[in-house]
Amino acid sequence: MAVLTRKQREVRDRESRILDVACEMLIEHGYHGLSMDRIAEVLEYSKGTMYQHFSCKEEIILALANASLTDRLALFRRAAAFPGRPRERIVAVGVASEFFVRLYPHHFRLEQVLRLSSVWEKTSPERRQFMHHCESQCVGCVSGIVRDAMASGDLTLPDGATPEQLVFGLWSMSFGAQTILASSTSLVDIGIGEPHRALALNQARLLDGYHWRPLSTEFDYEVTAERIATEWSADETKPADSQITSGDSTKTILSTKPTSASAT
Amino acid sequence: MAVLTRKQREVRDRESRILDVACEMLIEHGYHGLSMDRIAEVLEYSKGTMYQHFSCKEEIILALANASLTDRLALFRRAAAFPGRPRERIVAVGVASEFFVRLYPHHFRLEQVLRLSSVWEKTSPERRQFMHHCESQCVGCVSGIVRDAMASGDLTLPDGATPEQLVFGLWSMSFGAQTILASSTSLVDIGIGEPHRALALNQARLLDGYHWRPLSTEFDYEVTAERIATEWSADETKPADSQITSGDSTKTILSTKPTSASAT
DNA sequence: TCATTTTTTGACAAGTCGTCAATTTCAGTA
DNA sequence: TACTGAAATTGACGACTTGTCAAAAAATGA
Repeated sequence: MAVLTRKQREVRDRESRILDVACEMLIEHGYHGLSMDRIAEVLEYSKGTMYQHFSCKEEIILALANASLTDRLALFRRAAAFPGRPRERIVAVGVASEFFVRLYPHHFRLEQVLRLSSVWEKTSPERRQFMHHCESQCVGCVSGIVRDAMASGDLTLPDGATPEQLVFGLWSMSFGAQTILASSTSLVDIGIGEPHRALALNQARLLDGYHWRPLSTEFDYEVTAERIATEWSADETKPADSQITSGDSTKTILSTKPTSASAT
Repeated sequence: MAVLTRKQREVRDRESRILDVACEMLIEHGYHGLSMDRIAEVLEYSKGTMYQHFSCKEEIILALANASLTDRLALFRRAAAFPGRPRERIVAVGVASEFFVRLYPHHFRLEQVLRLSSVWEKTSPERRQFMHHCESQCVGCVSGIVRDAMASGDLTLPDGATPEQLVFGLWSMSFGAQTILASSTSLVDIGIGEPHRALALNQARLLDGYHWRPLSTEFDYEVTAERIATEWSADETKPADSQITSGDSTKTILSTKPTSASAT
């Protein structure tokens, strides 16, 4: 038994196969379409074996979410390390966010399910904590940029305001927009043609409202965003890969700049 | 049979009782705690009778959401009619939003469930359309204020930007904040102490970013907000009523300014 | 009073999730 | 190679869903 016995490797592989199948089911048939029986059937194992990996259905969902969140954190960290003025780094985070959505088109649906208290409560403390960890690390990542901006004099927060408050503004706007986007078919009817652009624009306006220099009226951040996007896209070995996450495409993004995301 | 037979009235009453019980169950035990059998049991009717009112569980949830949304629209309309400069009217909408959250603390949990495609798809087109109606009316209500501001010269949108885009910014930020708030227990850990204030502040900053005059640095909108809040609170006959919606408290808010919300 | 229509009922089918005793497979030893 | 004790796997099972529908009960009208 060098490091892992054959058996252990087998179990490990099975776990990831369970997640793959579960992910596909969730994407294809939504929350109600995810059934332990059906996963077992597809993988040709008995249901009992499934429960040896995950104590309940909800654990699978949280495991899937945690997988995406790990990658998001990596993307955010990479963005935060972007060389440039703080506000450009924030733009990089925005690009990271967009990348994330493209990499995991299903993520927000997962998170939506998870935020239902009756689902959340069934999950294990360990996995819950890991999710919180990712979340607060992401916030910390961005608030770090805010602090840098304050240190360099680009930004002065009003009395009583904290960097985290500003980050909460970006976060809630982004989260809200993505959730609405993922679940609403008829935004166009309402008059919102390009929601993604609208989001980016509104984020910029929010920062302008905080007088974060250089303002979006003084500097063309769309150019920056595009530059970052092309730069990052070039890193991907297979840019035209299937949109639906298949474990591999994840690795391509991640491997470009390994950031130790040790946790839990 | 003057207008409604006794029987018809009886059925009508039962429908609202079903909704009452369902609402309580949802608040108390979450989505999974809502069961048709249990509703029937509580009301001492058979399950079959439940299905004569609502074709499925999801319809009940959507009916509950539509009830809240009707009231929200009324609140928004009232806010939009606030006498003052457009940006003050936007502040009034913000206050309306807060009122709404206080009146229906459970609403965002409902909406979260509804936005799950697998739930949404089971609902009837009629109710779906009604919800869309409320949604677009709310957006229209606010974008109307934006247009007024443009007409009066208080606001000039950048090229290519539409009033709806701005509204989308407010909407997504508010929706995101409320959803995060309703589902996350540990925002304080992350560093966001007063999320409600943070939301209001960020909304103001967003509008500042659009240069919507008077800016929040030139005019104290918090005073305006407080004035509106006290004014509205005074209208309520029973301000210290139970927070949990019980049909009655709704009416008190609504009756202050009847706005015909005909639809479907 | 009785026939017709409407409403109500609850047993039922089909589907969940999670458990656990019994079986099979595996790993180390003689 | 044969055997034995530990570990993994199985699938029938209980308890719970939702939604249906023939039959029973109630309401209506003549």
